[in-house]
Amino acid sequence: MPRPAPLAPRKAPQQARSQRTVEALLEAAAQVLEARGIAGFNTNAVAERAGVGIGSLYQYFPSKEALTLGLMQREAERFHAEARAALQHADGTAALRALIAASVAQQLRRPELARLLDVEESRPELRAAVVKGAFRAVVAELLGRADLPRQPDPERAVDDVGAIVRGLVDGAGERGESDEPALRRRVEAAVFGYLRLAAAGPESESDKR
Amino acid sequence: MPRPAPLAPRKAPQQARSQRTVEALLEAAAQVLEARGIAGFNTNAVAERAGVGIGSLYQYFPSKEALTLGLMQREAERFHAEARAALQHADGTAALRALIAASVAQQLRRPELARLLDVEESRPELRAAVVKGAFRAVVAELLGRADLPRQPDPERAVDDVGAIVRGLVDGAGERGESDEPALRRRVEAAVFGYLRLAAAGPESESDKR
Amino acid sequence: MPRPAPLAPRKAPQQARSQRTVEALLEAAAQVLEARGIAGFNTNAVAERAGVGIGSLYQYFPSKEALTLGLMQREAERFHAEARAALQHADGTAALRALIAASVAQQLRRPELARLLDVEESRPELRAAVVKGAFRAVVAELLGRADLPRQPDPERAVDDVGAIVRGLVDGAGERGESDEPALRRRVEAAVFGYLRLAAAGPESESDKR
Amino acid sequence: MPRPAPLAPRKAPQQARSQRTVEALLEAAAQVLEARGIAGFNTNAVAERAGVGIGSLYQYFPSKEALTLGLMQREAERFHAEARAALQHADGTAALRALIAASVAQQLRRPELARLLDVEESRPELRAAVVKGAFRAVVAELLGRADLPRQPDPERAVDDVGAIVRGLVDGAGERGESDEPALRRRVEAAVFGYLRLAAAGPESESDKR
DNA sequence: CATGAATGAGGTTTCATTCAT
DNA sequence: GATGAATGAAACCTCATTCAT
Repeated sequence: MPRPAPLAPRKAPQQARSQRTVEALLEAAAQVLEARGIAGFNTNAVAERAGVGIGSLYQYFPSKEALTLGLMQREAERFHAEARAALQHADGTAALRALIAASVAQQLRRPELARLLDVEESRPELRAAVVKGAFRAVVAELLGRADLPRQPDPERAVDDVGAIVRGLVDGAGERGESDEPALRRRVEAAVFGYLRLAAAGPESESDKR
Repeated sequence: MPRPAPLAPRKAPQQARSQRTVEALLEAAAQVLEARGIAGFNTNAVAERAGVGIGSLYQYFPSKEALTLGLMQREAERFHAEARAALQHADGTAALRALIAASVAQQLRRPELARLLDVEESRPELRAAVVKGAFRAVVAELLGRADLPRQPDPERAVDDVGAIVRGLVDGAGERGESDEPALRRRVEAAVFGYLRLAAAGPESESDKR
Repeated sequence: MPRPAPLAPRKAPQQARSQRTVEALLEAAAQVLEARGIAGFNTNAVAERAGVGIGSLYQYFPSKEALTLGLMQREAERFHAEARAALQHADGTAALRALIAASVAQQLRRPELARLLDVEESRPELRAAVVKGAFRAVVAELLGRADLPRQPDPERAVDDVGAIVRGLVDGAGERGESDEPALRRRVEAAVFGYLRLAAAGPESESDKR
Repeated sequence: MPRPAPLAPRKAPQQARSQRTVEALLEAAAQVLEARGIAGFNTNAVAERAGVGIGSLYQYFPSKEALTLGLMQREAERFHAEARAALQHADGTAALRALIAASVAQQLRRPELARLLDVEESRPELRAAVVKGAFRAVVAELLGRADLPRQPDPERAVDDVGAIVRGLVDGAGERGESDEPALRRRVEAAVFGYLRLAAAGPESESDKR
């Protein structure tokens, strides 16, 4: 029953040196996570790989959780720009495909890291703190576009699209896939297929019979 | 770098008394996992909740990992019968829907447990040991049925269908959904939508434009 | 079947404070071994007697084995200087007597400790890691001196001399002997007696008859 | 600070079946000790290898120590007959050579076992209980024979001869030697050499110069 | 008598976190 | 600010021994 660890970054690094330290810590965290897995992910190892003392880590991140969260945010931000760029496409289909492309690309860039962060993200303590906003907001906006099938329950649809994308790309990462176009096509099939059938409503499948 | 923990059950319970102990341990493991999450899942807590000494746990499970694996197998077996039953349906669509129904039901029976086991299952040590066979084999058989869209890459399709189902139902579990029919319909939409579009090939989406 | 425990020291103590900690741990290890024997030699007791937290022990010694090894090396080093000094004597007899004197003195300084370390040293895991070099090299050099009986199988002779010395002084330690000159004389009798007869060859004893 | 474990055999096995069980347990103990070393020597493993329940082990041996002791006695008895036979030789030299031959043979029969038992024998709890009598008594008798050099301190000499023999043969066992005649000759050299020089007194070495 | 399930004290080891330097 | 030595709660696991069946 550990008490909730402090999650907010301890201080905003303002000097250039601090910036670099924080950057080094986050990259070290990513590498340790990739190299040694969730079980091997510990603050001492991160500090060592970052080349700073363990004390310094705790200067910038008040707890291990905060460090994990920081890493998630770093990865999310890298994805953010591309995701928002997807919204530039006027037509929804193209925008959604752009978003999927970005997701897939992000995942295949550092597949283990992305997968492990997804796992971590499912922990209740972190789920609360993580700003899922980015991806969710973009998808929500997209699903309203006129050229995409109107969803009966848009909230659920947003979550479902996220879940489908995450499920597929994580699975691909687990198996070590690296063919980006192929994976993208399959994710598109799942997402567009879902949207089409979910829009048609519960009768659709039985209609077919 | 921990050495691989022993995973095979240490000894088969022979007397009735030990059968009950093993049963109690597995159920306790499930409850501890649900109540305290992965981080709070420890052998002492499991033994205590099972009402047996810690030594008894290690009589039957040579390591914590082995206990986790045992729990996975218990859950998998419960699912197994229903999954195979789905194959009875002559037509593929009905069979696949039955399989989806079973998956959803299984997940919603103990949503947290199912979700956490999925997470654990993604750990490399366990992935190797888990018999994914059941579900995969059933799906593989199903996808060959004549009334379902022929898949260009059946291997991938099997994995993808698994990933889609798991992604959606885990996501639903995370959010605390409990409306089984609704979830079932959405999973069907995703799976059938995927199969249809994936079968059509990469051109389909652009065709639509 | 335990996997080989890590034996190399985990980190070299850099600050003065940690030097003292390592020193304290080794001396505590020696005392615990003497006071409670091999069965009572455990890391908690060592840390407690050293007056440091158990964590500190593991900062410097990655395993219990490594601690034992560290202790062996400390004792070996204390002996090393005297052993090498013995080589200064030009004539082999005098040098060998000096070496024997050093061995006996070392053993009688802390007889229980020396004896228990000899026992530990016979464990296969440690045998591999221990640098027997010191003593063996010195004896090997000595046995080549012109005034000592030429040995037919010098390799064996080196091992045998070591075994004789160790056997006698350990036995004396076990029985609580403390008369150093007496013990020294007996060890000399055994070693020189062995060298003389072994040199003469297998016929010698029957010759006498 | 464990309390002294009961060491006396719990009951004298009188029926044939019990005899066989005890025999099986002792042989199993020997094998486990050889195969897994002192650290791996535990009562459960012994019972399993003997093919009896752990409960049965405790029927015949009230503690682990008692089992170890039993094993020592079994080995000692096997040696006993040969040792006493050595006394038949009228002349001391021949008798002592016979005794040495018996020691070497015993050690080379099961070298690991003999070595490990020597180590165990050095534990204070067991030292007290072990009947060293056999070997000591025989040597004491021998050293009184007229054709062997008269020892100034016969008590010490007896212990020393034992220590020399044990040291040499254990060392040989450790290194995996198996050439029995060669080993026997070297042990003879050490023992006879010791007796001759020890008899001459402390001046002997300096006399030589 | 034999069994083997059950026990739990006690051992080893890790790692998030603090704080004196 | 930065460092890294120190901490200790808490986890994993073993094995000698007991006792109901």
